Amino acid sequence: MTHYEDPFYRLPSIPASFMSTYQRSCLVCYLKHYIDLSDVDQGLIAELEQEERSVTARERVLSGGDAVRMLFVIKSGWLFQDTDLADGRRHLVRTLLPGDVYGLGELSNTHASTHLTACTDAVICPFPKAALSTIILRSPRLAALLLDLSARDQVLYVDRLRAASRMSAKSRVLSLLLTMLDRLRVTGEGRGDAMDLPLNQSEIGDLLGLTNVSVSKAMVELQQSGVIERRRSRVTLLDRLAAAESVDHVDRYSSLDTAWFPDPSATG
Amino acid sequence: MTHYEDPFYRLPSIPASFMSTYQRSCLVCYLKHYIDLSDVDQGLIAELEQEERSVTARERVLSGGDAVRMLFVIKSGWLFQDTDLADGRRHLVRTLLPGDVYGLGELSNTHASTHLTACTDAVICPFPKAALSTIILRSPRLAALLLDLSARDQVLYVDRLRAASRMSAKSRVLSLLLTMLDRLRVTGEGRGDAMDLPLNQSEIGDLLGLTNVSVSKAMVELQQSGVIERRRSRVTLLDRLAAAESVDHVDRYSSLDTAWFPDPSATG
DNA sequence: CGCATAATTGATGGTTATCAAGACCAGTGG
DNA sequence: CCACTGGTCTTGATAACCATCAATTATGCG
Repeated sequence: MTHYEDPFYRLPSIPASFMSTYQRSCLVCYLKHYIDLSDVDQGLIAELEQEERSVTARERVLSGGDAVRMLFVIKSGWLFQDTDLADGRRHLVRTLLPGDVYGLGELSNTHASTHLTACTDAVICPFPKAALSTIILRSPRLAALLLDLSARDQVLYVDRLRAASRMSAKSRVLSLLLTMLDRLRVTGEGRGDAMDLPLNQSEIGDLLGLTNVSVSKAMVELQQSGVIERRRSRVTLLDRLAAAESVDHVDRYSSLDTAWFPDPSATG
Repeated sequence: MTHYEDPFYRLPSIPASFMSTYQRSCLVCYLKHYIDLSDVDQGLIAELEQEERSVTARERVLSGGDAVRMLFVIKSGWLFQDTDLADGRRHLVRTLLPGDVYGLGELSNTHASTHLTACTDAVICPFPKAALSTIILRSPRLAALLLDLSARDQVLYVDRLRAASRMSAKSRVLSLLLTMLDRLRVTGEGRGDAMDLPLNQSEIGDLLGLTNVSVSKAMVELQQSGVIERRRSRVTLLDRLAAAESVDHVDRYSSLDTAWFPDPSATG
């Protein structure tokens, strides 16, 4: 059994090196969970966050069809990628939390396939697509890490695809909550098994392929059956491991396979 | 309007350079559609296909949970990645056609998250995960291309996620057919708008989140409304562009954004 | 307090799942 | 040639689940 399959696996606590020279770089903090970063690496990443842009809740940062010139490191706040469907409905493609990078999934597109919308007030750091070339040239290990992150995003989509295809409304909502807790734990924001969910039920529905009504009913049921507690936008999972078991949930954020990476001594 | 949005966009015909030194490398043929490959690049890729392994239809090549030591270039035949659900049903994660690479989406996993099953007789070329490190070190442009391919796989999952979340059974089946035709056109196997589909309706159902019964009904309807023709396993789209329009289908295979790639002169 | 947004609740209908039976087809062997 | 076989596909009946619609209640903010 690998730790991927181990319901009792727990993420190691945040190392002391967390507070480094580049502590202000969200992405450095995030990536340090997965590999040791050389000074060169940290410098390369920190450069991506040279510029900052503040956006306000509900602001549309990018529209589908726009040329994708810049990618964004999310420094604070939540955003999501969404598209409009022909019949007027909306599909929420993914959410973006601090430490996430918008655009790794749009690399192959010259034009954005989705909108990018701020969910809460947020700070994002734009950097040009071509900055990834610099990273590839200068740091093979970071290049490998980028591939790994892209692969993980694929796995996450696969998980959601299975959920949307084959799971009940209640299970889908529960899966979402579990995944969100996993994500928050990476950056240390997740304290215990509770979280603030800045998405309303219509947005959750658009994320899961449900209506706001079904989301409401699913959450009421989850609450009444003692799986979750709610107060305002705060949701608490009362028994996270049991919940994870019940929907075959796997934590995709606890670690990445980095064994295949180039040797740290190798330079690009 | 970009060509992504242009329903009349057609893939440029296969360039003469198709017949190169490495013509026996499936992947070289495939990738040449997207960027010019230097001799070094072609050598690196061809090395991935040094070894060959033949598998027979229905053979399970890899089981979920197995350590992922090797990735595979698909040289001929069809395969798919599938998982078993808790209730005994099956989910088909993706299909793999010649030129595809199994494992780019499993890079971040030490152990396979899905089974790998041969759909028809097939020839696959195993290569170690670490070979990607070599590519990253030696060819920045290929590294960028790998990132691009991974990004495109993400986009494809997003398309399917939207379909599974919000589209009718009939539209989902039609979307699948359109995507398959797009894929076959890259390697030149797709002649016109007809194809042989080596998947039975249960497999199509597991791919789309439907039952075999719903797939059957959807296909009968598509046939009766004059959208498709069927004979045995052969399916023909009678008006591909109109069909694509009707389900908001976008060809993700016609091109990739490679403008952000490192300069060809740059060496890793 | 009053307004706007969000969440809940109940009634109804549509789409697909489920179940079951039969048709079709290719291959096999008597 | 024909019966038999196993797989696949089709068809119809029923049921489950979620969407949709509409009305009400709750929440948050000025």
